Amino acid sequence: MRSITKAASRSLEHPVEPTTPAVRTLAERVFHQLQSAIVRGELAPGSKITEPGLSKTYGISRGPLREAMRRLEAHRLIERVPHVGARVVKLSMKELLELFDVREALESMAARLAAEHMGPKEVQGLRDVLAVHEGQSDLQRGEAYYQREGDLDFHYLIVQGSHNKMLMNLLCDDLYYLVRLYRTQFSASGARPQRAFVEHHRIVDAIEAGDAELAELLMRRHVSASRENVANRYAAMLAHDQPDP
Amino acid sequence: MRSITKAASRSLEHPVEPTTPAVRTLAERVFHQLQSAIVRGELAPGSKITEPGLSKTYGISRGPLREAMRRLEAHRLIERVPHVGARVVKLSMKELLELFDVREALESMAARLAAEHMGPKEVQGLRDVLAVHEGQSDLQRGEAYYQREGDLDFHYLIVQGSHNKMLMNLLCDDLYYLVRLYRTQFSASGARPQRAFVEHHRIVDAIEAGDAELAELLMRRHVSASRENVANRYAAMLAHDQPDP
DNA sequence: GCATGGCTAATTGTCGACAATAAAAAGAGA
DNA sequence: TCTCTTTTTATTGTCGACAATTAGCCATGC
Repeated sequence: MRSITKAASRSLEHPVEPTTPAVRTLAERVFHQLQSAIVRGELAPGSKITEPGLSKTYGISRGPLREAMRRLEAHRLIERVPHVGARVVKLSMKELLELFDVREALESMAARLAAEHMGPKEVQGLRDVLAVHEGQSDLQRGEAYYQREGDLDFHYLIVQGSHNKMLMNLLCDDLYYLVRLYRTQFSASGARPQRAFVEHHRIVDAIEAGDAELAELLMRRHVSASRENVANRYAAMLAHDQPDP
Repeated sequence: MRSITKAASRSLEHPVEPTTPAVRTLAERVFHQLQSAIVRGELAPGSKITEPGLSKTYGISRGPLREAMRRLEAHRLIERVPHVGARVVKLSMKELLELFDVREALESMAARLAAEHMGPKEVQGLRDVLAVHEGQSDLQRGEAYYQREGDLDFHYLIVQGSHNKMLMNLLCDDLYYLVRLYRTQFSASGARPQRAFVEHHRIVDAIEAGDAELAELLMRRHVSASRENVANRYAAMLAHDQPDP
């Protein structure tokens, strides 16, 4: 998709809701709007969305709206059942952990390919992202939100660096927004960002050195650690709220 | 095409054009029909498909048809550009090899999870598939077509055995039909089926023994070998047809 | 009081027609 | 004859209305 190009200047443009990403049709526009609304949590997870309702909200006919909803369904952001309706997806912890497993398999492979295929300019782009968020985390250490955003950017860039179109489609189009959605549903943070940050640096080092095997291993560990962090926090939350529901 | 069934009484549901897979709507029906037509090669790869044309062919309105086409697009079986039209996807060798890379990452993970989670009944199902196709390959050794179908069934079952819903969606819904499509576009066969067959047995052995690590390794090698086989055949074909195009 | 039946209302599925866009064809000028 | 412009035509995008199906509700019977 729209890649780096301008290396340092400012934080690279976010892939989410680009101002003009070739919105040539109504269906595309409302698709992006709905996608953003879901990821941001404006449409509550599990809430039912009705076609006449959205049609009136966005001021468009049901035709393009249905098309947008189909795309949302393909991206697993909503779930539809025929003749009944659609609801915003609500991730269970089990599904979230499954998602982490898939990411571990795919992103570790992406890191390996990135180490083999990334050019110097692309590596510099990675360094820039790390630098930008290093400054931020220096200022606001507890505020992990932007850090996590940077985390997404980081992973996003590495997938792009794999130069594997199939992989890019899967991770950046299909799963990317699910990952983002989880960030809103289970607001994850804690002390992990700092640790994740050094892991990011190690991964970039491996990629820059062209050490594919090491990059793969480090990325696998990185995603796995993130998964364990989430699982532990969830277990702790469960133990605190209700001993056994 | 629909194999097994007799071997295992309960029989696993087949993903390919099931007779009545809850076809509750016109759009779903025509979606399955189109999907089958594309995978079978009845709609030539790269050929343009037009809405009025298909609408008349299948005797439905453009509304449900567009919905079916959206789903086909999500499964990467057709490619659409706004205001221009849609064409049946045409896999390049580069993309095909990328697909193999993704499969290697995902299916090796599936094998690992399958070794950890599969029950005895499921393992027996795997054995049944192998037994059925062993008898077939005994009769018609060169005829690799059904063998390859069995190969798909085999991989399908292992993914199901992972008990990871996310993975099942990705491999069995999104990528499965692409793999099938490749079978028609590059009619692959050769001496590999026999070798693949013993590899399948080894993988089942590892799964049955609960040796997750070994199962993962063997599956990774298996997919990788398949990939190399395809790449070599393609290189040979290129060298034979045109020295340097 | 509770279950079962039919009825009503709302939502989804489907259709045909109109408008907007892009490719193809025809025509004018050099 | 070639090229650029203009027109034409076919295809896609969008809309509103109608049909089909489902869920909820109320009445009826036990």
